[in-house]
Amino acid sequence: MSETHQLTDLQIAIMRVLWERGQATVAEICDALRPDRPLALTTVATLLSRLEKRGVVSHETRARQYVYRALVSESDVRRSMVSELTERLFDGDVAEMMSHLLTGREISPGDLDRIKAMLDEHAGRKEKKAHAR
Amino acid sequence: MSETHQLTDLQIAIMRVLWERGQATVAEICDALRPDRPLALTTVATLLSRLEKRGVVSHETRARQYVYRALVSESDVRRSMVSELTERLFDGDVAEMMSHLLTGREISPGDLDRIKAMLDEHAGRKEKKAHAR
DNA sequence: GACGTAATATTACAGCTGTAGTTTATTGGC
DNA sequence: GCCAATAAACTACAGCTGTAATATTACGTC
Repeated sequence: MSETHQLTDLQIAIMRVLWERGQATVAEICDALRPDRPLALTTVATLLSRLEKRGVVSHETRARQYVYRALVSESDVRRSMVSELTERLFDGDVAEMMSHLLTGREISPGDLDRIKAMLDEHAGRKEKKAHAR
Repeated sequence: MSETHQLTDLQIAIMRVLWERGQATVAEICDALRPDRPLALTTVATLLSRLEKRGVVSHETRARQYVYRALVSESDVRRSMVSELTERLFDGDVAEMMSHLLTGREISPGDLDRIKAMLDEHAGRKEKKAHAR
């Protein structure tokens, strides 16, 4: 697995619908997108064909309508895209990226706690693995 | 301040030269890039003009050569791009982004410590600020 | 002052994305 | 079996990026 999946904003918006619903027709996706971005049905259809050509989604025909579903998970995409950006901006240094996230922005104390908890959990997993060996 | 600066891989590579050196001629940039990406002088020149049109770099003429320098800092670009990606992928939830960074990947114990230290420092700053009020 | 040289400016083009109109095919109803 | 409706396929186009060839300009030298 798996060539890196770099998706644009609009592509992600479409994928998000598929991720949420599991599957959807062109019309359904179009409707789901409408509040934010009113697009013509054909526009959405074009986008989906292109995504299909890239192996990101697939469709099956049901009641003479295409029903699309995602072939890559949200995690996959997150992983590829974050990874790619970390590479580009921080030479792949994850800690550097995290530092940036911490310093550049106001993070609420609640978030800080959440992060700390995750960190501890992560450290815990690491240790357990080491002991198991 | 400042429209978000989304730069591509190559554009960042060029900017990196400018960030490192402060300023550089087309030829210098071309040379700096060559090991990784051998590009024609005109290619680099084209890229630079386009970046200039976007307000990302500027030039002055010196000894009838253009000397370019960056108009946006590496921090600016990092901030815009990370911010944009966090928005796209995690609905702007920074903690979620950090969680992803922690869980998805093997982080060395050293990095883990570095991150923890940063976190503490961050918390410390927050607290001090709160007390100062 | 003509010429070669070196630098920039102009032009070109293909591939991707967002956007959608137009054409074609399928099918359910009468 | 024909027709209207609907869905998908095809075509189109502009803007951005990577890539570079060609054209123009300006300068220093003889």
